Amino acid sequence: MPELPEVETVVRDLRPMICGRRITSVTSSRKRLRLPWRDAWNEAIIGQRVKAIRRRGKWIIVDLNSGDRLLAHLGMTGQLIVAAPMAPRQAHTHLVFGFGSGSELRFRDVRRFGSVRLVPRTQDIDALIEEKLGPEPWDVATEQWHHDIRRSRRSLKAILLDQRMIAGVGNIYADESLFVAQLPPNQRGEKTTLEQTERLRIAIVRVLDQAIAARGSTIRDYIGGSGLRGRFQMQHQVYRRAGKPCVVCGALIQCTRMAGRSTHWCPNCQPIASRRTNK
DNA sequence: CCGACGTCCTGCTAGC
DNA sequence: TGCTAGCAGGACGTCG
Repeated sequence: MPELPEVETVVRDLRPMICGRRITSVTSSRKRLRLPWRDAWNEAIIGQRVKAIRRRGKWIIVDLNSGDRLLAHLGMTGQLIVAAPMAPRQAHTHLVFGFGSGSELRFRDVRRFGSVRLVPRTQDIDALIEEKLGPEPWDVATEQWHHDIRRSRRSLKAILLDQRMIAGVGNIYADESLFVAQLPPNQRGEKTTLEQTERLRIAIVRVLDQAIAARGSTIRDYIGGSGLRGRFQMQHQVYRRAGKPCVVCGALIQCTRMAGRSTHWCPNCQPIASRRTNK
């Protein structure tokens, strides 16, 4: 669910609210998460202060003073919010980190696709996430990226969803970026020109920057770390706009299934390249 | 090796 | 109006 802009918003929201705070308690619900929270982790983090919080791809890393870190992924419906301990806990709240000072950090996840785990200072966190992730969108080097894309016979849509190709892009921003780049989602990587690759890279960065400025997209569950909704969904040009007129040309936006996901595009603005221009 | 597809889970809603 | 099949923003394992 939450893609890069949503995760970035959560991290920015949480930063001033949890950095420097000491964790005084941990409460985990009995309901089994996909990756169960181990009680042994409680003693490791109680008494520790939050040193920093950062994002890599769609992962959230909370650095503790001890050198241990909490590693979280929000999956499809995960939420990390700071609340007053008095405030009623919503259903599906699986983990609560108390700060003993009138606030607590809550992890809530209806579908339980997300996870929170402790990565001890003795363990290499890069081995856990870096190996699964390509560059941050702002760090993509066009030439290298183009080389990687050309090696793939998959669709551009599938390529953008592959976290090893580029970190942080999910279904919404893949569709929006391909529209801005004026590239058809079903175009094969191997058919992509250097000029198209560069257009795509620029489109992704532009879309993500705008989405972050709008605090991400709230379609259903997503809220930021302060509980606020995103508003980038107001600016979506294709996502969830099937049957509606394209904002550029007026043609009707199409929706089909591609790479296992609903995929939205404008048949006129994102035409299949002719055989001649494909070469 | 690569790419397509099923699966984990709950809740909402489109369509009958 | 009421019910239910299908779908939902992700990641990973398995299969061909």
